[in-house]
Amino acid sequence: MSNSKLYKGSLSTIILKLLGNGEKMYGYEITQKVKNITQGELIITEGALYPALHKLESEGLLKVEVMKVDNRLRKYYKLTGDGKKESVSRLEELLRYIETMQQLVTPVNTIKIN
Amino acid sequence: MSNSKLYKGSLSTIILKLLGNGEKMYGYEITQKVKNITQGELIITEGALYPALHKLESEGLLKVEVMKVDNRLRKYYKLTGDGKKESVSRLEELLRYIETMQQLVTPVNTIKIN
DNA sequence: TTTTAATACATAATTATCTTATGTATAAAG
DNA sequence: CTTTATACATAAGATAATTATGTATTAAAA
Repeated sequence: MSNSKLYKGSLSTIILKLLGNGEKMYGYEITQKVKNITQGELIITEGALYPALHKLESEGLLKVEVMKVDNRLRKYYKLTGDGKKESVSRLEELLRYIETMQQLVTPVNTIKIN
Repeated sequence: MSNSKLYKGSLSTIILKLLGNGEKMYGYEITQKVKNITQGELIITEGALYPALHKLESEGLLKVEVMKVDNRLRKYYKLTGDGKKESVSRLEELLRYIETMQQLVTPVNTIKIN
């Protein structure tokens, strides 16, 4: 199913980021958005997504609003106050991690003078 | 202990990369090298490192050479033939993942025209 | 000189977070 | 009418970390 597997720990950051601009989104919508933005590179499975959403909610970072559209259930999630702060800090952490990894895997000084 | 926690799945790639230039390194040396390169940002714990090394060895990607230096044991690891190929492909995968994540978290089109 | 820190390995228990599989249900498309 | 898409959910299993220990030698510090 999924194309490139998720490095464990990055999913919650993705979710928080997508909700970061005050938008409200529902689970299925998140999976589609990630698929579109990444051109199918990253597939969020439901088995990962829903537990992650529930956890973020239980941590008080997301709040949920249930709606019925076309006789089908939708659970819209949006950031709480805490969620907004956490979204920013996890994003920073991820970007710092990416930089760190780039230092490790694409070292600047491949050329040794000696 | 550790500063920024490891995104699960990236450690084996780090190890393979560090051994990528045909160098041989021992476990403790790897922890120190990662610490130095990342300026203390990334700390590889022994509980993560040694099992990871053993796994890579059992998968045939690393081979080990035991030495005694100053009456202390050292296990030098280096890539096998398979390990070299795997090192390259995991690195590519990691870099592709980083690009994908950057698409998600630092979208180019924050400005919507409409 | 005795204790602490550094070097060097290892593993067990626990926790976190995925993947895979399965399940329910409605609506649209073939 | 059967499959695909939409929309939720959870359980079982796998994987890979963290945290906590443990052993042993050497160097540094108290």
